Amino acid sequence: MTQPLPQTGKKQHATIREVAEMAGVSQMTVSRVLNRRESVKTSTRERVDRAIQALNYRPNLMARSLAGGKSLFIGLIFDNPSNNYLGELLVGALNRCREVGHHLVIEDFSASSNEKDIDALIERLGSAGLDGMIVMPPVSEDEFVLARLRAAGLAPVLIAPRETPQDGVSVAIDDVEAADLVTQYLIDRGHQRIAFVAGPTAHSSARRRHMGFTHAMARSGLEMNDALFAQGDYTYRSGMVAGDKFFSLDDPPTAVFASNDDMAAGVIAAAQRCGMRVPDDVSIVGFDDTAIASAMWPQLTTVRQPIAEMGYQAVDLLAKFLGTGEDRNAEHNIVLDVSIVERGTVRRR
Amino acid sequence: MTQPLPQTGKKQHATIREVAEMAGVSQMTVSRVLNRRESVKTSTRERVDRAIQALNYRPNLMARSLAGGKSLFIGLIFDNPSNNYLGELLVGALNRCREVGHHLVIEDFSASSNEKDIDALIERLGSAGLDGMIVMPPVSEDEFVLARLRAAGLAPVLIAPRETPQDGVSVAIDDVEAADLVTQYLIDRGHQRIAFVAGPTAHSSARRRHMGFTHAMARSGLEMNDALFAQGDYTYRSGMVAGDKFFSLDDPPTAVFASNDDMAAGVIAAAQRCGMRVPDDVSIVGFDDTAIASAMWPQLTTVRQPIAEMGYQAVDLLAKFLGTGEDRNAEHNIVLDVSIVERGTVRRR
DNA sequence: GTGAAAGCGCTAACAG
DNA sequence: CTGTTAGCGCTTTCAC
Repeated sequence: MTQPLPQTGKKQHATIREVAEMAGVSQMTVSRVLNRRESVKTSTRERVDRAIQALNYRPNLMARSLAGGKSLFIGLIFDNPSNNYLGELLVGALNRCREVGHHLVIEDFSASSNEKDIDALIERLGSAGLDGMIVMPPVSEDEFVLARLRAAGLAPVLIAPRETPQDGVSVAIDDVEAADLVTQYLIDRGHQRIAFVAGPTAHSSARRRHMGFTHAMARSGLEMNDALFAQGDYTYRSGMVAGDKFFSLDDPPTAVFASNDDMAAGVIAAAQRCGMRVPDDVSIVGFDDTAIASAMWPQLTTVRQPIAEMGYQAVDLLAKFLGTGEDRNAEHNIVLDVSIVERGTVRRR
Repeated sequence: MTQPLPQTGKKQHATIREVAEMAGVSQMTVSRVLNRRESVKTSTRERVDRAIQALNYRPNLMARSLAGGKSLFIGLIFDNPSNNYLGELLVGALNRCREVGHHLVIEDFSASSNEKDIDALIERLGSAGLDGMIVMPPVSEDEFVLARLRAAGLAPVLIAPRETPQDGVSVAIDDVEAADLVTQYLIDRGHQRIAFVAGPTAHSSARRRHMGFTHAMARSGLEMNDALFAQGDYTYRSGMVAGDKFFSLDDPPTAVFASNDDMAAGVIAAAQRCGMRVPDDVSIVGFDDTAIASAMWPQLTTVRQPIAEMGYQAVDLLAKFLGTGEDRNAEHNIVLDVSIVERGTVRRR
């Protein structure tokens, strides 16, 4: 280290007491100012604020939580540590946690394959003293695990669940609308022969994306037929197979909407192998904006979910329902807007 | 929610006092047992342990940190929230934090493009009261930012830095050895004509990987020539170009080592376009095990860094140097072992 | 409007 | 080896 490190690690943070002294008030008044309580005279508040500035005071979250007795420990259950979404969701969740002094405890579900493992893990979660949990896909789609979680009295907030839970709490996007949006995006750019690569019908997200595509196409009176449809399974490989089918047609599509990025990448590989240029000969869009979307060439135009925002909202939602009980009537299922990431695989005709 | 939620959110956790009462000892004794202090009679310890079990007691981390006064706030600086590594590193870092009661504060550097932004951000970091920070690549390679950080008195632990800092603290892998390892892996499988796709020479990791390749090849007395070398820039596209070069040779290589996964994916795309089968006609290995490695088809055999472990170690290292000062002599630069992830792109000849 | 007192759950520093 | 006494920095509950 170039600079000698401070011996204690803890910088000499100003405490609420020093602020109080400097402002000539009691700790309580400072506390009230910090917590935006109404009952503080404006002149007093200003004096306190000035002291806070001068001392560069930042409240100690741990002391606050301890005293307040209302900071939450939230478990975040994920399946795969190298999940693309994990980092972003964590960023959002952690940000909200910091704002309100909650704590995130991450829990890896990926090793739990059989029923016994799952029970053991839930047992562990239960006794870990967590106040609630955030459940990421694909665990959030696993009814078996969810039922176990609920039975254990743990309050799960589901991220992008299979179906909007009637009696649960979730944060998700509207797949139908999002798929409709990209399809319309293609239509707006002059495409008429648009092929669709569906995801596995077992995933409700796949079904919803298909529905969105159908809506948009029907709205514009565009043709949909079996030749321009391929059943994929969300893998690169199935995208390649779909591409091979489309591009060997006498009258190939001018655009392909693959309902996830991996399949879109597969379609592109197939196109290139068939000697078609992307986006000159054929335009392609994906869905999800996973890492592959910007790793490939040309980079994929796709739909992006606001993952960090979802993490933020999930923590917030959980806090509301686990809080004092005042916000019990808050919306249970939050739906966030998606956006289209325009890169290099779509061309105006 | 199916189950009525507890009104308070905070489960009625047992406190150290209840444990003490139940075991018929003082709080201090319980505390000593918890902290694995030697000076507790075995019989007493057992009594305490039993009470802990019975009450399902878990120490309150916040109270512990507050009282101990030695919990650290650690900033984690990253550049891109959808970085593949971020999630995993966060998992490891968070785990260690939980074990010792530290706190992670994540900081997004990605918006800071110009010098002014960077200064503003560092100012913010400094006044946020962080005790130290973990810096992820590519920020950890940015000497300008690092210098600023050090000047601000913030203690940075670098993840995979450009060069092992002489007067700094870092966690990294040995790129030379890792590259040597995969190359040898290829040689062991009977490959003799092995091509190499280099990364941008501005990255020291790229230079080190090249060095490792050279070592291994030389050790086995294998030929390296310009025809079997391509200068890439870590992008998919440059991998494709390299592949086109190799596969148009009269005597194409039987294996290609691309020094990152994106380039390896590009090489594979080129191979497929040239009508070569992977891995039957040509074997390909990458480096990093990013998302694309398992998204493509066939899935890429590649080198994987122990990212979560790196996060864990980074927190640990920081804590050591920011701690009581006892561990100041600990190793400053930790080097972790890599592993080869065997998937579908290498074939025994 | 504001303040004083009493902890939140735990550990440091000293006794014994 | 174990217990006692003080807090950590903040918020709560009551007074004024």
